[in-house]
Amino acid sequence: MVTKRGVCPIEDYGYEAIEKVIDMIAGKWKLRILYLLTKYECLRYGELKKHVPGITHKMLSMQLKELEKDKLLVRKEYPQVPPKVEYSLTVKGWGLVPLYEQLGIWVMENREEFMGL
Amino acid sequence: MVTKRGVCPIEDYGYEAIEKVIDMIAGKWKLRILYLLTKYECLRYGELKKHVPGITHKMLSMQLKELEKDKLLVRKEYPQVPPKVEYSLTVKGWGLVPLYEQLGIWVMENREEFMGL
DNA sequence: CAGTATCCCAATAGATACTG
DNA sequence: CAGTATCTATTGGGATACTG
Repeated sequence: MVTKRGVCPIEDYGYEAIEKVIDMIAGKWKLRILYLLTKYECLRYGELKKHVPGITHKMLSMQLKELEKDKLLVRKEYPQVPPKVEYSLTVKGWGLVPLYEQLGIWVMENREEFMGL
Repeated sequence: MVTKRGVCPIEDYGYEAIEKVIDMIAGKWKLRILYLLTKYECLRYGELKKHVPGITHKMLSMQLKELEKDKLLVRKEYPQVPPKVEYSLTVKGWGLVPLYEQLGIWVMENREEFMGL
């Protein structure tokens, strides 16, 4: 039953663009990584691993590489031994915050669905 | 380089809730299906299949079942031969429109990234 | 410390055939 | 028309070992 109308802008940008955005932010790990970086602003590889319980070495490595490729975060390597690498968000990455906020709003609107988790 | 601050609400709802939302809307097909229903409001199974080029019978069937289970759309079956089934969005499904709008805004903010598609 | 490489198993999705 | 069942090819992700 349709009870509410709305304007959906997907067509203006094409499916491919939207799907690419979904790919960038979807997934169990990317969301967590991006969120941690909005919170702590700058984290080392090992710190990220500690803060994302359950993620494997391989997955963290792959996800970070993808996020870097998508220009959502930057990787800063310090040329020293032992190596030190820091990750932080780009402006583009920070731009996702309103999207996450909207996500939160929708969760609140349907909170009874999510209480049982 | 961090140049912009923002407040990220993920922690207020817990990762699980947000991940469940992502699961609900992510994926190559769900977004298309939901979008078509915001546009046409009510579509039969075969009409959906026509409007989502490339989707297989099996996938459309599975995705619709999941979307129905997540209460994003409703399935209305007419008891006749040959069978007729119509799909339309629920209020909860329509509630996703602002989320898609925010997605579109972010695409526009980074449009140079998405032009080459 | 911060990765990469390899192997292997489980889950996913496509094609096809069948049904009320 | 609108599905379900089955079989199979491909992929994704975990565990482990190795490297600068």
